[in-house]
Amino acid sequence: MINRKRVRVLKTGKKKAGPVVYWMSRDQRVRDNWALLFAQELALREKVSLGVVFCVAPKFLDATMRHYGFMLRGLQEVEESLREKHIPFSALSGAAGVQIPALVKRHGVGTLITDFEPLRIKGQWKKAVARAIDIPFYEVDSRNIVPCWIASPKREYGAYTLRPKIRRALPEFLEDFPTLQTHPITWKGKWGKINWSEVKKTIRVDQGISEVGWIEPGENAARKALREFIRKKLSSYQQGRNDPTKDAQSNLSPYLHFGHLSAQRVALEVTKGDADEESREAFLEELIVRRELSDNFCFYNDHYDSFEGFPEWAKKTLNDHRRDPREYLYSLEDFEHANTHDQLWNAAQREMTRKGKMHGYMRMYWGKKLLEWTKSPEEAIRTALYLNDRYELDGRETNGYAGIAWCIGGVHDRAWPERPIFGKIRYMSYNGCKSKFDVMAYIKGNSPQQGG
DNA sequence: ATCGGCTCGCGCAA
DNA sequence: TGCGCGAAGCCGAT
Repeated sequence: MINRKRVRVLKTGKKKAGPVVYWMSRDQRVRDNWALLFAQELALREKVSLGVVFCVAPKFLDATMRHYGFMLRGLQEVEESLREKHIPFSALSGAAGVQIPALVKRHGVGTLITDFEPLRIKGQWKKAVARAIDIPFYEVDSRNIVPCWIASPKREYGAYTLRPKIRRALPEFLEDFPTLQTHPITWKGKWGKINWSEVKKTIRVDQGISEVGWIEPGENAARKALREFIRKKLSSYQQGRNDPTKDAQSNLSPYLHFGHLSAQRVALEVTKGDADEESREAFLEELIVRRELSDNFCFYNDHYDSFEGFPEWAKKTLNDHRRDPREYLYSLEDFEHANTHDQLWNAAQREMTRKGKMHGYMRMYWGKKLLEWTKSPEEAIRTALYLNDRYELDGRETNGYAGIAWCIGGVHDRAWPERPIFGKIRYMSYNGCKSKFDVMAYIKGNSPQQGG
């Protein structure tokens, strides 16, 4: 039986005799998915059929065709994998708050399950759905190893306050996944085949930002990338992870963002392996503590993407320096087209727009400079969010919001010596980068001539 | 190359 | 109430 601490009631409702449906949204995979496993557990207990549905929104924040293309190809794989398990899958187009209740009514659904996500839009969708239905409605935390609401009951101050709580809870939650069974009860009634090209037509996003070629979407590709990372790169992770000229990071974040890969699966495989101990520890710290801290930040902070969400000391010090003169000021277009005086920053921006994934260390430098070169912290956040959500495959995610808040607003950080514009927010410099890695090599690798 | 000081506030020990 | 210490740093002194 699946640990009930992973499950929360969104609506008590009144159980009906009908099938169980899992409304998939954040965790777009068939294997290692606690929400799907929970849905099947309930369906088997009630001896009813099981279906999965995804609602494709016409647009989502600043997402482009780059993201929709990646997502839709992943969902086609989900459809195939579910078919093998005799579980029907449906992709609806439009507003989840309308489409999901309509589906519940159409099929006489008995119980509805969804996966956990703390961001505002999913929160609104959940509310609308809960209002419109009268059956039990549950959410399952399929993203975090320790369920977000169990790990901590409040907004954590830093990694060091969450870390011991996670550590204490891991023996209970870092467990093997049961296998999804071929579902023994056949779905009755009509459940039409998905016409993917029709689904594509309902999308209203920027078609100009194209898909990227270096990464393949889907669960199978994700598993393969995980195996490769563990075999070839993990042992040098500790040494090389903060050097953007080395290929030492996992590049798994797009998979983790779209849910093609479960962080718990990654943790299990990394723990099992015999890679260098220090590297494993460093990687697991990022994968578990830092990642789950991001969900904690967004879950317990309505202002996760604005100035109001910063800690008091940071708001005060940024306010004290609002009127400081800025030596460089750039427009959104300057930033977007990598037209600043700083070739290192421009290289990072180009890495983002071309590849859909900037190196982790450069993301910090990139964010710090947005604070330095815009006229207010608010404009810095707006710019950072727009670019991050528009270009990064792993954008529109709690990690991104927490990361930007760390750069600009001192979230999960401490005060540092006061200086212009930044106040007591941690500063980062070109010279600092120069002392840590080969800046020129990174610039060369992302030069304007280098192309896509 | 390495070191100390810079600085805030949480959590825990007492 | 005091104390230790924290995601990735910077800077100047040695």
